[in-house]
Amino acid sequence: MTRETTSAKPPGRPRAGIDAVVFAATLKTVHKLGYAGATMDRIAAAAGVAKTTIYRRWPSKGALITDCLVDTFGPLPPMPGSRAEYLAAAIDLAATKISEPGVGAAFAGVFVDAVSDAGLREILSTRLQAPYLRALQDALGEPEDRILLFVDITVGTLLHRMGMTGAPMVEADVAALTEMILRHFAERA
Amino acid sequence: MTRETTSAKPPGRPRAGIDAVVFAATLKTVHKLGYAGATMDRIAAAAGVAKTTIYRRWPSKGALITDCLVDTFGPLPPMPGSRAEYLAAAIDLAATKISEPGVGAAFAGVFVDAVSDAGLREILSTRLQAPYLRALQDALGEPEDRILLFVDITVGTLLHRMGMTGAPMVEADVAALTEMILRHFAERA
DNA sequence: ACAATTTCGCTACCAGTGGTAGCGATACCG
DNA sequence: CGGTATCGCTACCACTGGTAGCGAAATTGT
Repeated sequence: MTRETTSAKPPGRPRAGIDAVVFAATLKTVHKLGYAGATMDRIAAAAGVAKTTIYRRWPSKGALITDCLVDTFGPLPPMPGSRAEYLAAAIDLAATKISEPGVGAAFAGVFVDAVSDAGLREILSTRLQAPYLRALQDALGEPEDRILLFVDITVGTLLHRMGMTGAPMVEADVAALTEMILRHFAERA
Repeated sequence: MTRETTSAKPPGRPRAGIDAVVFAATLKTVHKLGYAGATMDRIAAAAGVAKTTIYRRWPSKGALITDCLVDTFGPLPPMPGSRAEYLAAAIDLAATKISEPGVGAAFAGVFVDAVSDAGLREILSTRLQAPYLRALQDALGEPEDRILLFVDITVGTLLHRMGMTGAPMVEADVAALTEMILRHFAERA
């Protein structure tokens, strides 16, 4: 009954469960000091963990931030209802999460690091974007390019506001954005 | 006839006109190596100019990139015509310029540096965003928050696509984006 | 022609930053 | 208790943005 492929417990000291602590420390540090100010040393110190320990789990700062975002956003919850309700809920989810302390700055930071780093872009695309893309495609039954445009508009707008003003978008503007997007994506392509 | 305030020529070696060369070198380097890879040393080398000379004119890398973008975008040309035509032309201008080699990556890079740097955010906001904001406000007669939302949607979407894929948005998607924005901003608030 | 002044290019340098190597200590399994 | 893998720690490396100080060049006024 020893299932080696998945649950064979290897010998040696087991890894401590530090993911949650590190993720929380990451967001807190980014929130306080900004993306550039959130040094790996500082994140490690805030988590009460050695920097080398962090590098044993995540190969780079970008990978850590990406995993932190994946953990924060979580899976797209099942949202029954009309197409419009589904889209509105997705936009609202994005806006809410990006508004949480540190999330917007972390997202924007890793996003732009990715512009210059193909490896990181791969990580970001695979781990963070792809799951949502598939979920949206399954739920809406639209061609991929339309889903991509929807994501670009939603996330891009929210991040741009965050970057320019340093503060998340106010509710009224999110409502206006939602209305505009709904009018365009209400019916299928 | 000596107008001291503006044109009194000071003694000493005059400054060489290197702005154009440096701007071109900046965009070329960013295009080839990405924002993070575009070192000040490399930009200086590409321009055939000493790094210290660059730092005598621009106080920081962010300021250089910002001025480079200001130079690239230039003033918003007068665009007579209907409201819709004006908006469409503005979107098209943004999409065209951001598609130019290096411009999108430079924009995204300085944009995210600004998230963590209040001083740079001030420079970016004052030198790059404010002029366009005023021009759009004058031309459209809309309240500021609606103009800001328009800019967030337009620039944010284009930059997000650039960041995620590494390539500028294709024409068909720009057209879809334009149509969606026009439907929302066609009539005054 | 000559001093004054300012900029130029250059080398050297500094404080951080992401990331790595190697150490003894520690926690777990058999 | 022996084997193994992880932990925290210190030290270290390559590189980056940015600065200081130097002699050389270019311009002005006398």
